[in-house]
Amino acid sequence: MESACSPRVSVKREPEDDEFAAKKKGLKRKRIKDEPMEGPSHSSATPTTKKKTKQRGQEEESDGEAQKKKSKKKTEKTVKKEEGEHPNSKKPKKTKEDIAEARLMKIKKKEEEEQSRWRWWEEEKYEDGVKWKFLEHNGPSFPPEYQPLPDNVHFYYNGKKVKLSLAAEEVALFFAQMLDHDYTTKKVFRENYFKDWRKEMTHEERTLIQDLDKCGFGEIHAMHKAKVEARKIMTKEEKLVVKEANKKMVDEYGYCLLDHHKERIGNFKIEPPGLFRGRGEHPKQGLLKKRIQPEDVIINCSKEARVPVPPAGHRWKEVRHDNAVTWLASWTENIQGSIKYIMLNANSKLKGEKDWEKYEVARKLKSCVDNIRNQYTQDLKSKQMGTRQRAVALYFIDKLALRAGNEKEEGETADTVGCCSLRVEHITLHEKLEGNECVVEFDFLGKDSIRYYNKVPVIRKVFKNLKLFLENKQPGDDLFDRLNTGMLNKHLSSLMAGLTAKVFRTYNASITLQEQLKELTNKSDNVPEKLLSYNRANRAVAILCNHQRAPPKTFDQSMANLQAKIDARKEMLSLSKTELKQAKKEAKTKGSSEPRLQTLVERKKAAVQRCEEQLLKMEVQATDREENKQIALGTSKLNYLDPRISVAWCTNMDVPVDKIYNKSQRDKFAWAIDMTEADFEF
DNA sequence: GAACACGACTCAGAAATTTCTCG
DNA sequence: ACGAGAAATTTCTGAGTCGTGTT
Repeated sequence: MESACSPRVSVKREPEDDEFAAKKKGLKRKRIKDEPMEGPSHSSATPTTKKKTKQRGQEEESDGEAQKKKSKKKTEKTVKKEEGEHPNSKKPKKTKEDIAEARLMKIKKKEEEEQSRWRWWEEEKYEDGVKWKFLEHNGPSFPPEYQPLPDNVHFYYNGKKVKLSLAAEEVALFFAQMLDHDYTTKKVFRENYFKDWRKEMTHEERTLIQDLDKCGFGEIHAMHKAKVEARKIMTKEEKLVVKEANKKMVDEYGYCLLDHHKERIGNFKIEPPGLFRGRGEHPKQGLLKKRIQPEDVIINCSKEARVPVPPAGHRWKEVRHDNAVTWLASWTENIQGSIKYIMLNANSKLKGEKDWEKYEVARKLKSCVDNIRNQYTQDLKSKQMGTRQRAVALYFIDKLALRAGNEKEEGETADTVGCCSLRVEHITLHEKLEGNECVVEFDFLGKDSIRYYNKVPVIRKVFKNLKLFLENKQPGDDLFDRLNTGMLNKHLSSLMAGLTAKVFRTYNASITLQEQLKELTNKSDNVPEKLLSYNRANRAVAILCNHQRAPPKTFDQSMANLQAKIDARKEMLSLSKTELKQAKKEAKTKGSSEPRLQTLVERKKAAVQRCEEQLLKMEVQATDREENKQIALGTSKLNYLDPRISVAWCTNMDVPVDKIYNKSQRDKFAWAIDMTEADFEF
């Protein structure tokens, strides 16, 4: 199994990392320079040739990509490219050649990437529970140490300058930085903050500073704003320097070696200290999130791997070798006491395989969902109260795609609920409402304190049961007092292996997309129209899953801008139309003998057509945007919709995949893009 | 044997950053 | 060509789900 690939090989070679580390204030760990000898690394195990299966004439995968490549290449040719690199023209100005060259490089890079991609989906899966056989990485990167305030920036208490100790000053800065944020006006936030801040103060400071309202953060706040401003107006060169530094960081810490393959790490940075920003009315908002030290961090890697070197003068809390888990490092966070992990990027094998599996389970549900529905409909009449509650809960989960709703410790988190944790106060029953019978009105805060508000007509049996459940209860009582997620999931797993409450969300989301796409798209539509249909199908899912967003601050403005553009384009269209008429007339009167006039007519015709296309595109865009005002499509696209549905749709509709998936989405769904046949059905 | 704590993982929207577009 | 503003993308880290082990 093991190949020649040496386990001692560093994940990434970086010839100058020491220099960089030194520059970064000696905070970054000193890395033992290991001699990297890997060449194109890992690709050994991957077939370099493209595809095996794929006899479809239509290349679904990089349909778009290939197309783009082609067209780009064409333009290069017309621009007349030159291959030879002129070492460097001193001119900052970009010549056409430079641009062409840059494009060429981009294409080359893309191809290389494609070549080196690990096609894990073509490999055999490991035995149960084994996540990897070899894992090596450089550990997490730590945030820079606190930089004391410059001498000309002061903190004031009661109008008087006070020089704070380093620890207290750092925490003061956390607050000052957030002064423009709504958080700092909230009572809970301020109280929590002040309590935790005082813990960081010296005895003297604590004696003096008794009231947050008397604290003067003005100068610190101003300094912070100035810093942000300064970053914005950096010159190109300065920005480049920063970019380079970031790249080095990613090169060193951003990758790991997992079973001979270099994989991108999702979050390789330890979370910096700061003030806890809970969502909604979180009782712990404003508490101090402490700085994490290497001594807090557990490293996970394989026994044979080179253990990451902790920052100078430090050691790890523990180094373990557990290949039953996917994380590379972990620490316990001080606000909730929960564990945080360093894990791989979404485009990694470990994440991708799991994702694929998730959709396979959901597809399995498709084949037995009818039975399950019959079952819970029967259960609505059960003599057992618990069974009835379970049936009603399942009805909601299935019909409304509600989350399971685990119980939460009171006072530890914001008060939010899911299906099983719904309380009496969250629903209102209406015998009749707006022309419907048996309507349940839901109003509660769900995950992330996003409001769920919906008026839903339900079947009579459900309605009657709900009335029963509500009897003799207070608003704060549980609606399903005989049910919790554990019981629900236990029941579900007895109906189908791998079935839990969340599978319904995945299933209903994906099946909805598939149905909507079928319903909304016409083969004869043009691409912008097809994309509008796709977005609408996507939107139907987002609405089902209640994926909301705050309307963008600039929404009205940008809508107005777009409308203005549309109007302008309309005018232009009518203008070019008259020009076309004019030209036609001229051509006619002067006779077709004049070839110049003929071409003019052709040109005008083309202009009109182009104009019309652009106008349509904009109008479609306007519709799309308006409909999308408060809907977030991203979450469902990324987490609920089987990508194979979308890929197959693209193939069948002749829409390039990159019209619906951007680069990182294509990476994440590479498995689906590669394997999906046009006739795929969810 | 159920209640509970905990661990590991997915999913979530906001905020930050980068890229694109248009005057 | 250039820069501002908008749009798209990426990053960040909090908030869920769900299985397992412990009491």
